[in-house]
Amino acid sequence: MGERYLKSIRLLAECMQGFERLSGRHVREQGLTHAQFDIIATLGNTPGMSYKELGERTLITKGTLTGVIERLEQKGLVARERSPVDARSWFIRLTPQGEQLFADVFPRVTARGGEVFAQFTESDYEQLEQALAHLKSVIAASP
Amino acid sequence: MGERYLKSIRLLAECMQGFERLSGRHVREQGLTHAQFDIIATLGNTPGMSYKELGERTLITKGTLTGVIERLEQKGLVARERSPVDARSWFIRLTPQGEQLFADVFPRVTARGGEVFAQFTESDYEQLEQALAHLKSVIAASP
DNA sequence: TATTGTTATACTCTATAACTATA
DNA sequence: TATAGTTATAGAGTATAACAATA
Repeated sequence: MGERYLKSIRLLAECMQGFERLSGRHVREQGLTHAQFDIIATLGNTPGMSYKELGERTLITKGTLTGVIERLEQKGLVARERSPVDARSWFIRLTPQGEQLFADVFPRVTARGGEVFAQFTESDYEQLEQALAHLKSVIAASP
Repeated sequence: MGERYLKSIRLLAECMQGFERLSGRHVREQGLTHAQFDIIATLGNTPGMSYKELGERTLITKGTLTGVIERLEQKGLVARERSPVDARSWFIRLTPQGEQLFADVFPRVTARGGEVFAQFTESDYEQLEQALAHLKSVIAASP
């Protein structure tokens, strides 16, 4: 009876899965894993951030994050600098190659997305965005 | 410029991530991995299905699926029978313990969900469902 | 004392490709 | 010839807990 919302969650999961199905191939073609692309996409269009913030945004735990960042660093896609204000902390950002990859892969994934959304009208967007923003706000408000 | 839809995708991803953050703990408390819970949830409330169908629904590739199902079988949560119509194929279904776990974990996750959605009105649901169903349909229609 | 990130452990997932058995 | 699932391989992600350095 208290499961009115299950239909929404199921739809949400199916949409995400559908989108991942479409984008996954391009990600793998660039030699990136899902976790690695998650980091690249999270760092893209930002000045960079700490492990802590990256972990919170991607849901990758700190122990795992060390390894993922290490592999991205070896590939020359991210760089680390010590935080100027907290000597325990690092600041991770995309390198120029990382930016380039982001600028290359993301549009490829999203060009695909563009096709998918070709028939979306402005009104469709507004309805979807409003509904999702509302959902996000109640989820975020949950402890 | 052709990136009007990026906001929707970002919202979609943030909603999924928020929900996973809320449900993840309960899943792990039951000793299940993400992939394993994915299978249990996919088999729940169905008569069962083949590896092929499970793989299509969960995006887990066939080689991986063999191992995931094997571990669930060892835990006594799923059972396999040969398909009566195709001797190459299996029919995987939840065992009574699997059903029990599904009936136990899912509400625990979703009770959490219930709290989150407590303030959702019927109209909120309808708008979200309609928007997501539309999105799903255009994604599914994409090759 | 609490927090940021590292290391160690043990296991699971992952993609990929070659393979077996059946269709 | 094509398809359902298995096996083999090599690597990556995962949670967890104990640890270091710094706050």
